[in-house]
Amino acid sequence: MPYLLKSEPDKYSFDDLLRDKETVWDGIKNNQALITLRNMKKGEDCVIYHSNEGKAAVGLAKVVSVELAPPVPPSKMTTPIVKIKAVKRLKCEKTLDEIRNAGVFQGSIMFRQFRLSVVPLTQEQFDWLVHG
DNA sequence: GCCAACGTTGGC
DNA sequence: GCCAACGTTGGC
Repeated sequence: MPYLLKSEPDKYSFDDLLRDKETVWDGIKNNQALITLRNMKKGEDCVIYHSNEGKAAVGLAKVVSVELAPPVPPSKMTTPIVKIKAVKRLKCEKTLDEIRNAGVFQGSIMFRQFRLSVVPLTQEQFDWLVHG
């Protein structure tokens, strides 16, 4: 399953990821987002979205590895350590407005709970972001 | 277990 | 920088 990962570009942008080649996607606190991270599998596709500044889907990445570290108390759930690598910049960036107006995103979890920083995408949504 | 207060996220 | 929408926390 593909995913959309949100990032504030002034903290960590897709350019930073291109420079680093790969990175550990940490700093996620929201429980729903953590559940999604735990379910990620090596080789799955991710779209990087820039929130705040930019507000557009800008790049492609791939899951390199998912490690489930022991829980950090008081949490009883394992701590997902997801490593991703940069693939390429999107040929055609998709702005928030374009995403919101796209048919494939109607009723999507992304806009029902827009604060979620890690969102599963349908294959159709992923294809639209990359090729649409 | 309820609910008010507080924190976080992200659009504007 | 402000605020709306939620999620989380803590007192009761």
